[in-house]
Amino acid sequence: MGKFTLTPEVLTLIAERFKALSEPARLEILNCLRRGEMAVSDLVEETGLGQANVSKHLQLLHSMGFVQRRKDGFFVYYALADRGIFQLCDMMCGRIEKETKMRHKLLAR
Amino acid sequence: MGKFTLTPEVLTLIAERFKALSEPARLEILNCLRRGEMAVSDLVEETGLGQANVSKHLQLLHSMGFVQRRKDGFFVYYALADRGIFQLCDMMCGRIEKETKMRHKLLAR
DNA sequence: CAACTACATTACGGAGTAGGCATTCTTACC
DNA sequence: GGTAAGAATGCCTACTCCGTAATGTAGTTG
Repeated sequence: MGKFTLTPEVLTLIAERFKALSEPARLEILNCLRRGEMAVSDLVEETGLGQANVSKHLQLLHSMGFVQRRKDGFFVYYALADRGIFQLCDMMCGRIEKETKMRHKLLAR
Repeated sequence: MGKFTLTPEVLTLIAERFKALSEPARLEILNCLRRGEMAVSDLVEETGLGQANVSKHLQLLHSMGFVQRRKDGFFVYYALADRGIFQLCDMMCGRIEKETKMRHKLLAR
């Protein structure tokens, strides 16, 4: 498992990061950011969430290293820190796809 | 992003699975299962968690397709459904490693 | 069948958190 | 300085979930 031994502390670090991705609202925000960096107000409009809510989600995502901040005048622009998040999501999608296929097979009998 | 469009429903499915991995106790259980299939009582002993607790965690992991069940007499044996989970954890570890390195760089100045 | 074992399920108290609202802070422009 | 806009913070309510204890359920043994 890579260069880390899985001490309780490391498990907690990993769990924290998975938890950050365990909220549809945050995944939606990340998905919006695929198109490029966006200001908080833009994300509020896109997602339909409240401003305070979006801001708080962004703080969390930032603290976990998933997004970057850039201030410019009135606005604060957020952007994806890297594309690794979507590799994670893609793997999850692959798992879901497998599951649904298995289910169809079972139902098709 | 693969063959899925990220509808709210799909985002929820993904979030559910990340949430299943967002608990140190469950990650510890999965880590134990790397050595091979184990009975519930073995996992209780290994992890130090309560029996009911372990059982519930296993139900959740099973419903998300992360572990398999096999009954044999007294015992119920659980095993990893596949190794994909650890690819996910490895990616998270990679991210953590990057973060800590960045932090060291900043502190080293 | 009765007692026992391993596991599952339920109910419940406590901790954590999402979401909404109000407020405060920061920055830009007059 | 005063004002306005964007973003962050604090407070509150409702909800979710972890862990534990009690209870239920297959399957086994005597």
